[in-house]
Amino acid sequence: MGTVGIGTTAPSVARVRGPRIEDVAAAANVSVATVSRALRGLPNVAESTRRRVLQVATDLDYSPDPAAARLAAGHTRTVIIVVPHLASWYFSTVIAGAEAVCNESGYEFLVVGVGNREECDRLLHERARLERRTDGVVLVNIPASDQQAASLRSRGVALSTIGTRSAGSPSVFIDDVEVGRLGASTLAGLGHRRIGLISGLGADPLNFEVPKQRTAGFVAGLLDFAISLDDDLVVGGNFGIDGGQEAMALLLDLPAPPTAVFAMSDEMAFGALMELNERRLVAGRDISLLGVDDHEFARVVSLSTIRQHVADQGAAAARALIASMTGAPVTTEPVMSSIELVLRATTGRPLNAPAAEPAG
Amino acid sequence: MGTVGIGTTAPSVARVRGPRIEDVAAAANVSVATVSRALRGLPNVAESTRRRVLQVATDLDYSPDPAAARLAAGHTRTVIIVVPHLASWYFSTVIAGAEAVCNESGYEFLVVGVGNREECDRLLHERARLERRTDGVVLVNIPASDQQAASLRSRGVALSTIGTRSAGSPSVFIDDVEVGRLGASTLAGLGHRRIGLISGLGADPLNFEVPKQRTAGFVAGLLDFAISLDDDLVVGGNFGIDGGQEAMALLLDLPAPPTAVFAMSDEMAFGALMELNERRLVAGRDISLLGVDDHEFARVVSLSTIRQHVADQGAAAARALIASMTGAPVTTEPVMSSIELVLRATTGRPLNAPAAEPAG
DNA sequence: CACGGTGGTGTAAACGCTTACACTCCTCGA
DNA sequence: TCGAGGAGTGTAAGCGTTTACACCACCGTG
Repeated sequence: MGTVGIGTTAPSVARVRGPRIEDVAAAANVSVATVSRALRGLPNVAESTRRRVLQVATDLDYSPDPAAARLAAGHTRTVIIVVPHLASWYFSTVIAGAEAVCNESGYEFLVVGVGNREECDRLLHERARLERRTDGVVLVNIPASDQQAASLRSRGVALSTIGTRSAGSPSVFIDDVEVGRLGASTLAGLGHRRIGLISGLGADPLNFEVPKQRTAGFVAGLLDFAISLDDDLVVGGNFGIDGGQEAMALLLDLPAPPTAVFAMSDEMAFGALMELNERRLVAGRDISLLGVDDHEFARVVSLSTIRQHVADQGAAAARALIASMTGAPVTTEPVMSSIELVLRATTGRPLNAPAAEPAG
Repeated sequence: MGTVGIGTTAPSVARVRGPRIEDVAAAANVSVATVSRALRGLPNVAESTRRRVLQVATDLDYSPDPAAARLAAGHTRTVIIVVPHLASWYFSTVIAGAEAVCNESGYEFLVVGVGNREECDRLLHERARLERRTDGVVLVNIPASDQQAASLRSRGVALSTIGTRSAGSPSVFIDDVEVGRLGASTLAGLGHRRIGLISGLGADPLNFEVPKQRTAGFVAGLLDFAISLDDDLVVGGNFGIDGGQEAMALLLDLPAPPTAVFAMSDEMAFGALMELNERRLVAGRDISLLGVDDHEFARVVSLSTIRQHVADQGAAAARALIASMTGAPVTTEPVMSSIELVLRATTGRPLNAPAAEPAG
């Protein structure tokens, strides 16, 4: 009876083979072509025939072999999402947003994580990695040169990006310079004059654009209040908790520490918060702290932050990708996702100082 | 010339078609069969031939079409991971662990999220969803009946589970009754006698086993200290932050509130912490709080917890799955992943009470 | 010297779809 | 009345691999 020894899991049972399209065709008294057309909702099938075929197909529990369909049709109905880091809140939330729309649209959803720039370039370059495996990829914070993008498209894979743009493909963004500006003006508006910046630049991130633009906006925002940025007050580090903690330590050790700090991600802000706690400083009273993201955990520690809608971004990018793959008209202008200031407990006026109005 | 109007993204550029196996064969002066064998490391290829074929293949930048290979070979070199919830820390960490080993082993890695029991049953039942799409699936906290599992296997898809077991497939676990027991004994060992339990039972989780077993262990652990559980002290709720907060509110509103609380996940513990903060209670002094997971943010709020190694579990399950698919001997005994107590700041002795020894 | 085995290779038949093209009716306008 | 055109359907040629089987040369052995 095909039993196997304990400890081995060979495919002992004879694999039952499901019905094939010709079985459906025979049972419905039509040709395979008609079955194929009927099942995929193509035109030129009489309504009565379509109903009959559908009925027979469900009776037989038929479903087409995706591999055969791909080989014959030349496309995969698969999308691949590429992220630098699978387990972080930001990326897993983007993934969740994209996954929902892909599965709903009948696309298989494949995820690949690329740790560093080298892996990333390999993925984008080697034809074995993407070509013929997917109809489209959404790149999350993965920088792709225009040339790489064009090459990909010419090899038949559509593109859609988040947090990064490449000519000719749809992309979704937040306005990162506005994020920086809002961070600066919020803190300055509370009366702070020495404002630190935890920038997330430096630990070899794949995508430099985000921190650069936020920094630019931050500087501009400060200028609106006639504050010029002290270089000592901007500290790099990785985008995670540790990066934030180290950066905050550096800031607090300054001869003249800031009275407020803007961290470019909530995770960095959490790290900063840890450092504050260790030094018995309380955020919102002794020093103000503002993050970016509205991480699900921000409310737990009452972190003030600039909210972005991460899952929405994933969904939007996926939708744009699918649209472009189906040949629908699609804008390659970046679509902007909104941001909102969320004030909680970690921000407040500086000790012994009134609020101020922007200068000029 | 096939140009299209602005705003549409039809595949305007003539798609360049890569080389096919027969091109390699021609260039290497061998048959396609030999190329196929050489490239896949099969025996019965002269070493000199193999080298030549490999050289030609790389020169031509050839890579086999996965769809064609699947159709011909009958397997997909794809694994699907199924999780109830994509964006939570636990699941995204499991996914990260599994993804790493799958990609490394050359398997494509597909993720699907199933929100509720119905979707879940559909996924496991409809042949269109898994059959012929994957060689194996890892089920994370997805309950599958033995019958469903057997049916899946008979239809050619291998299984591997995390947090759940189904006869005949490899599975990885933590010892959930030990988790409960450790939680109880830790808190009781600190001298607590009224210990609340935030159980995560109730909000229609897919998998009831985990909370049930942890509860059983908890009760047993209490008994070791001659404490019998007051039913008022166990509160259900969903496994997230809100569930924890609501549960903690209920506990604190009790006529005789607990002096310590064991939450079955760190996320619930975070919610509990929020409730404590709102009531100006400090964890570790006014009341003790212990979680489970060692979520990456546990250290941010100094949460004491029972650590489990989530990414390792994902990796182990993926490895077991791949092993079983390649016919390697594989144990279907559950493999236990270790747990460790991590004491931080949220646990301490009850106010005005000494520590105690277990009774009998 | 005949002969079975074995290592290396080639031929061609699947694999299960999609789709170009051909064909048959039917309808409708001239 | 005829022809054009369209709707509905079927035939068969791919799609690019894998692999069963046949084949050949060559070796060592009886």
